Amino acid sequence: MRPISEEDLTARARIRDAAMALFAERGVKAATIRGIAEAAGVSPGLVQHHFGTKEELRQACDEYVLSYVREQVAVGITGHNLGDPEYIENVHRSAPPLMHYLGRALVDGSPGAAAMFDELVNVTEQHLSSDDRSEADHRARATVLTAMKLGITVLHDHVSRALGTDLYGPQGALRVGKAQLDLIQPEFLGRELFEQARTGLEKLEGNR
Amino acid sequence: MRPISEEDLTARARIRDAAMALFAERGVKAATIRGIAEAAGVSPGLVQHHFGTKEELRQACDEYVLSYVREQVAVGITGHNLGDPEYIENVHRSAPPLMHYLGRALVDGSPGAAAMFDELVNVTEQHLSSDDRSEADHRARATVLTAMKLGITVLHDHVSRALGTDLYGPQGALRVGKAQLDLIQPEFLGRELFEQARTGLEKLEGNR
DNA sequence: TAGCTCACAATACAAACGTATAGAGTGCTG
DNA sequence: CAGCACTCTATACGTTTGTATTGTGAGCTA
Repeated sequence: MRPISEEDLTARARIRDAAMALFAERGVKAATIRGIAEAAGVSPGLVQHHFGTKEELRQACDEYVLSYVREQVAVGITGHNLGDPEYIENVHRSAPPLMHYLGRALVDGSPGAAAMFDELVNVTEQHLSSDDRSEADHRARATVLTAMKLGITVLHDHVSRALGTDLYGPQGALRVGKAQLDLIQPEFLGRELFEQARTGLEKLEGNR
Repeated sequence: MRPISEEDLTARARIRDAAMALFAERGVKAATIRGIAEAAGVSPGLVQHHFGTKEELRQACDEYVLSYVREQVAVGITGHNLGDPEYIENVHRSAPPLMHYLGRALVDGSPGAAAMFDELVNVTEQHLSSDDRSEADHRARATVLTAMKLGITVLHDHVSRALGTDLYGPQGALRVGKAQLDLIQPEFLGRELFEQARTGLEKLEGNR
């Protein structure tokens, strides 16, 4: 399946994609309707025709990203496809711009991104609690684990620069993924996820 | 030593503090000169009298934070004072607004914050390399470690909300600090730092 | 005391921005 | 073919923003 080229999309989709890219790059306040319109190849008026106000455009971006992430989590984790090369390939092609936006939304006060953060903390906490029934502070551990994981996304520009490779490129994702597995105590990642992630990374490595 | 109250500071210092708070809260672009002036209790004209342009004001904030962090790192880590209660108390009183600004600067494209990120990655990498002379990817590990650590600062609003406690309050800092020590493989923190951090946290816990 | 410097305020202005409004072009439907 | 609905552009308007300019008063100095 070929990647969908930007020109083949409807104007509405191009505007949404351009908005996500510019919101992510400069922040919601610094990105302008005129800039988004130009990037999408349309007039500023069309942006408001399709999305109303800037705030509504931002909400549309939020919903698009959140539904994407929830879908990929469902397919990948719940559906046990983390090791599937097609799944990995698909995610690596479509995810970067969405992750870029998500990282910005988290620091830009997006209610949707905050809800997703809380959601991730909750599932992680349940996960930790079911594995370890001691009276440890699972809430704090889940929170820190979530923040550390998303922190890499939020700081992806700095990570890419320090690595000398794009975090979302094949080599960057591999190195960062392996480093995460090395650094974090395996018991907190969950046996199953740990194994799937490791074999997935190894397959990815074998293909290069 | 009493905390210095905001009213006793010079107008220039009040402007800088207000700018750091508003830049941190809303981002550089969304924070306005007029808003900063009002928060500092001065006229907008005085802001430009002391700092010139908005960009120069931002640079002044950058330099202030970076020199503070470098100083505290020198006193705390290089000077082996991480376990000193007075040091801890002092940091916990003065650091929060500065950390808040640093977190924002990292995602707002501040050159100074980027330089500090690289600096931290470099010292961490040297640290890892001297402890473990294998051919492991120390650069990636150092980068990820740095990003995860700073990620908690960048996402501190979400962390505080998920925890139900302010990250920079006594309980929040304690819980997050302990969770970090639990989650990360001790060998990557360095024996010495690990011990100092643990005893420091225990002392802090004893005082509550 | 005349004059200079500096901290500070008030006003003015041009640019950029979000958005409201009006209209052009196209395709579908009765 | 008349008319409606929809996509898209162009223009205009009011607000906000950064910053330039000007003015004012206090303190220091010769």
